[in-house]
Amino acid sequence: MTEHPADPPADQRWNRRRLRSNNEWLLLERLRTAGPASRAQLARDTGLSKPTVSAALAALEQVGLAREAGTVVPDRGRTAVLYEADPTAGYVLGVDIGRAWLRLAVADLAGTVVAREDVPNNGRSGSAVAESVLAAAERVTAAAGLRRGDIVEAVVGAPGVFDERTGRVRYAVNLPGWGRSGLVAGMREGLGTSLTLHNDANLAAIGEYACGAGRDSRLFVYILIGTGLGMGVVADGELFRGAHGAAGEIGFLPLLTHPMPPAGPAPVQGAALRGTLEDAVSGEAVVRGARELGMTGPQPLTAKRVFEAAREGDPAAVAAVRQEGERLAHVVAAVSSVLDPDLVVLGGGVGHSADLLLQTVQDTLHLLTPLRPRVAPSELGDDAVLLGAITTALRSARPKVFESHNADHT
Amino acid sequence: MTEHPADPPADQRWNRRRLRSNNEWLLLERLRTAGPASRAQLARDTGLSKPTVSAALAALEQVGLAREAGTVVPDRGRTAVLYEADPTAGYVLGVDIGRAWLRLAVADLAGTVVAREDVPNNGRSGSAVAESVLAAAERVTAAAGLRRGDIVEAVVGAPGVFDERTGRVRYAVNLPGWGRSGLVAGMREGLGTSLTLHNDANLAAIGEYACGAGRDSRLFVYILIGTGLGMGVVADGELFRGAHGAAGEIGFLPLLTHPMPPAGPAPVQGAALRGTLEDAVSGEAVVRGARELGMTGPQPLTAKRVFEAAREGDPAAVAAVRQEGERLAHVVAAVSSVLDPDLVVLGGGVGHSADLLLQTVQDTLHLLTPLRPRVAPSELGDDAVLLGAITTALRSARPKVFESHNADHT
DNA sequence: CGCCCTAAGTAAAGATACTTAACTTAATCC
DNA sequence: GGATTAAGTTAAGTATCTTTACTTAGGGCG
Repeated sequence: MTEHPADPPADQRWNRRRLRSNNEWLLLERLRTAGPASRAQLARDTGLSKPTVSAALAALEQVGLAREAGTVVPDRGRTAVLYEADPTAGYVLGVDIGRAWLRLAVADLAGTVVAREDVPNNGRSGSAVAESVLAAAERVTAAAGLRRGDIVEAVVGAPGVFDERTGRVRYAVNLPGWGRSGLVAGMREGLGTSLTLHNDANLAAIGEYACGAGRDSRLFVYILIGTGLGMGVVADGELFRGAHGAAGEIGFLPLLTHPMPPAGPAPVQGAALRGTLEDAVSGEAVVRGARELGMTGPQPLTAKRVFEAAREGDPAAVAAVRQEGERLAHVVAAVSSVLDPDLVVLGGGVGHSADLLLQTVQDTLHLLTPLRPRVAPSELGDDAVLLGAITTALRSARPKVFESHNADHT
Repeated sequence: MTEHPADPPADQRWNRRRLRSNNEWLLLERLRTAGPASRAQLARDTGLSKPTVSAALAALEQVGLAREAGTVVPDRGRTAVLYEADPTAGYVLGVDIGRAWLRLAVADLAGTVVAREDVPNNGRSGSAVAESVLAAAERVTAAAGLRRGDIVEAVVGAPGVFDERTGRVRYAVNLPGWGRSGLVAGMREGLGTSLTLHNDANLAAIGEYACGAGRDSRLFVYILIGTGLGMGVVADGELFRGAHGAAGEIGFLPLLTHPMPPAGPAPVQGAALRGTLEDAVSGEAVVRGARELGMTGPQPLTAKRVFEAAREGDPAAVAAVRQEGERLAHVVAAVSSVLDPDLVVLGGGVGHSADLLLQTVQDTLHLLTPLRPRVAPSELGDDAVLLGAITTALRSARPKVFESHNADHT
């Protein structure tokens, strides 16, 4: 799980007192992002002197943040002792609350998953789901050989926009009580860790950026097409959230569903506006389109079956898939003209069949706009949200662990 | 011209050697952003000790970066000597290459405009415009009582997307030779300063953020509607550029002009796709709409005249303006669903009449989406690009001036 | 008017964490 | 086994910060 070096923990004043801990952080980040290295190598990399590196590294080792990692014999000269960031200095919990499955994983500070559990999501209400998550969290933590206190940070991904101010979820769907106010606080308490809730598409974008298709991208857009429609934007490694955390809620994009001719009398009337983009491109829309195009076959028709049929040449299914591709191209074109990404990744249930869609999307894009980003399928598939949750949790966990281990030393 | 405190100049290592200059920068930024203060006040604000503040301030004063700014008598105790960042430590040049006017201004480090000149843009080619700019730049610099070397940084705003990699302008319109490769280099040489070229809508957004309607906004979108259509996005005080600097090129937004029904056979064919959003909502579109709606009146019909007629109750003009408002609402809705801004500012020629449009835009927005940002007219009007250019120039000038004055001291 | 109080600002001493330079250690090569 | 090379340490020196104590300058009040 590669990642950019992070900034030093916030609120660090420029006092000389903090200079030491800043340098220690610098070294630790170097070790984490660029792998094991000798003291001499670290000195060259960071510009610090060798004695300083030695002293800082000794301090890091003493509090358990760094550890030896074997030796290496250079072409000439003395054998070098390698150091690495100690991945066992802390652990995080990632949770993906999907429509069908709850996925949980515990990872160490290096991002290595040390325990994982997927359970069917049978919850009929927000609180039922929250309870399942808590129970499963206990199990994975135990399976990792850890206790509650070892989990430094937990991140939960779910549909909807989480409002940090009110502590409630907005635009949540299909789950009564999920928007309730005390829910997040309840999970936080039950878990005994600092916990944050994030939009699933945003986390999937982070995941795909950190360890999937978006690795080399400067500005990267992830479109989650499944039961619903969501989008996550990662700019220079940072999630783009918008003013209220609702950036990427493209379910409300006024595209396709209420056309407006370029001239003529004002056509905007309430009646035409009921549909949303979500209804036009989500998995359900693929099924509806296939049915309207005369597709028959195994019932009930699902998006998966439509794609399978298309792969085998069923004409109606092929047409339905093509239509989906054309609509997605409109979405990509709209998003590209606003954001100018260099990569758009298609994920979620429909994204699984991105190979069938890609050609149509690209061809249509050529007709629509000169701003054409690369379009690619998801690499992480169903794990994108979970890995994004872990990545996000790690980002806040690492400075937190560093600070705590530093505080009790002084 | 208020602004956030900036980060210390880049490439500052964490060595003790740089600690001093980091603290000096910290103090200077505090003085600049929060106004004059005494040494004791600065010590409280920054967390540094009083002797450290005294020493750093003395150094800053010696190299001409800070200066005394009067005294203040507190309720009790000794009179305090106030210090401020010296605005005369450096100057910047801002240039707005508009379709009708070239606007230039020289400002000091505090952002105060000390000389300004507006000249008609008669340039028929890229090189002719560049020459006019160079000549006018000489005049404003002289008018400000300065010589070439006093200008630390120049920023030029123009339509089109400037590609830093190739040094050429893409998507430039209406100006032959403006996309030529050596043009920017030529201006840079002629001016003898470091010079950068930026998209006009982006600069207008920066300007409106720094000293206009966007001051208190976290995520702010500026839509420039005039001869063309452009957009600038400012997130947390930073311009959002996209992967190739083309973010906000909403002229290519596939909206309005090629509608696509929610279901039915694939409708995307080349023929339907010629129009662009620019043709549908720019000033020209207002005129076209008014004409099609049967408006007569003083010829040639211009956007300005349509708005004037609408203000006086001409029914065709009112309908045309309403249509424009509805279309803009679609643009705002599309952009909002992607970016989730808290404020959208309408600027440019059409934006001048935002008061006429605002109600329609807001009403239509209510029909389109639950994501409704505040929509407001531009505060800076025609000066937005120029002030944005100055703001942008100041951002790079300030650390530059700081570094140079620090280097020759050691 | 002078004493007290308060806060600004300075001086001197002490602490910290860095760098430099010289040295030691440990490996390979010949 | 000595030369060579690079890793790592030791010791001295230095820059810059903080602390503490002091001085300076103003206003209030008896």
